[in-house]
Formats: sequence, C-alpha cells, structure tokens
Amino acid sequence: MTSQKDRCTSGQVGACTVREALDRVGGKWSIGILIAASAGPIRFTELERRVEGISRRMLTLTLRNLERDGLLVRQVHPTVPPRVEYTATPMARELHESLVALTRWAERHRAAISAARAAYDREHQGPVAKPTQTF
Amino acid sequence: MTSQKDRCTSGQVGACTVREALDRVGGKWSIGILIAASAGPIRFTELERRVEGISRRMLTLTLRNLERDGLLVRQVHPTVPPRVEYTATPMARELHESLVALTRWAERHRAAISAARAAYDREHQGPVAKPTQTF
DNA sequence: CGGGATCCGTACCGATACTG
DNA sequence: CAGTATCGGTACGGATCCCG
Repeated sequence: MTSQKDRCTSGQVGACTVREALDRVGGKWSIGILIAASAGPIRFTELERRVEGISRRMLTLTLRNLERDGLLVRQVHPTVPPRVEYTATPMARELHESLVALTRWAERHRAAISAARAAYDREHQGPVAKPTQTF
Repeated sequence: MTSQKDRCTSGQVGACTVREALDRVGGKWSIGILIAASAGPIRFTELERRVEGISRRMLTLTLRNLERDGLLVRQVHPTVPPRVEYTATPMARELHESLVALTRWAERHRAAISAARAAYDREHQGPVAKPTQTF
C-alpha cells in the first residue's frame, strides 16, 4: 500500500474519490482477504491457507484495518482452542462487485500491456530506472 | 505503489487479475494524471499545475511508467523551447470508465466508513498500531 | 489457535539542486 | 520547458521469535 495517508490533493474531484477507495483496497493483500471472506465466516488459519503467500503478520495487520474500515466483522468464540471468524460485510461485497469492472479491464488488456512494456523496454534499454516500480 | 512487483500468489484467480490492474493505477498520482490526460494532449507543465501537489520528480516517474504500460502516449515536438505532450490512450480511457464503479462505491459508503473508523478507534484506543496504515 | 513484538530491507515519495 | 540527479524520510511488508 502506498503511503497515501495525506489529504486528497489531486486537482480533479473524481480522482480524489477514487483514491479513497484505492486507499482501502490498494494494499497487497486486501482484495484476496476480502474475496476469501465473502463466501461466509472464515477462520484465521483458513485465511492463511487461502490467501497464498501471506505472512501471519500481514494477515493480522490487514484484517485489523479491514475491520476498522467496517469491511470485515470479527467474531471471537471464547473456547479452547480459540476460534475467531471473519466475515465480509455487505459494504465489502458491494465493493467486490464494483471491482469486476476493473477485473474485466485487466483481462481485456493484459496482452496489450505486456506488449507495450516489451516494446518500451526494447527501445529504452530495460525498465524505467530503479526507484520506479510497477505502477 | 506498494511493493507488489512479485508474481500473483493470491489463492483466488479473480484477486490476481484485479491486482494486475491495481498495480498499474494504485500509485498515488496515476489516476490524477490519467484523468488530466484524458481530455486530450496536455503538456508537462500543464500537468504539473492540474495535478495539485505533485512534485516534478513524481510527475516524470509516473508519466514514464504510464507510458511504459501503454496508458499514455508521449509526443515530443523538436522546437525551442521544447514541447512535450501526453495523451491518454483508448485503453486508459476505458480504464477510467471502469473506475467509476469504484468511485460510486466510495461515495456511497464514505460516511459509513468514517463512522466505522471512529467506532473502532473509540473501542481500541486510537488507530491500529504504527506500522499499519490506511488500508 | 490466533495472535503480538521486534528487527530490518526495500519501495515509495518528497525536497532540492542542476541541465540541454 | 521538460526534464535528470541526489539525498533522505517514512511506510510497507517479510522473517523470526514469543505468548495466552
């Protein structure tokens, strides 16, 4: 997740609103967790398996933030061993629907984008300088 | 942008595809630049004014990456003083359309989210620990 | 089982200064 | 005008160890 904690400063109003959304799901693991928790209550360990590659730390951290934003509900069952379940809220499921447009876009242009990258890199000797990234 | 350069490792296939898109526009300035360049050719300095708060460095960097991904076309007019114009490609304009769903979502739930945050912070003494962020 | 605490690398981004 | 170069801060994220 980018470090966009600061106020919305972009000139265009629309850009500002989109950023609000991106700031919530732009993180590396947010979407994956949200999708996994959309099917119904899911336990911590189960999430750890379903969201491949995530570390325990990032799982905890991302869960906390999603809970804080009201995208996830955390329910603790005071048993031994402990049982904690996470569920996506209706708001989060709506978000999921809004993301399909973005998914379709990525699908449609996947090939075009890698072609553009390949062409660019061929002309300019390798990817953009170091401090730059994938964006 | 987040440091999501690595392969898509999330379990769900959909999550993977969304990430491809987010990795391209998740950056702090990408959307703002794309919107400004959607109206037609726009010059470097004009972009610097329109995308409020951006530094020259980040403008250049983000422009390069957007160009590399085929979302922006850069045209240089060999005159003095130099004149460089950027234009959003059709692919980028399609993206813009896909983002409105996300914008609507943010608008609809803006209040609910801040309420959730306020409630959470009241119960848990302040925002999530330090290393955590806005996601 | 479901975390929390700590250490640490790197990505991201801002400020500033210099240039064809 | 349209950049490039350098420096430095912070935030993001991984690894590892510890705990009720």
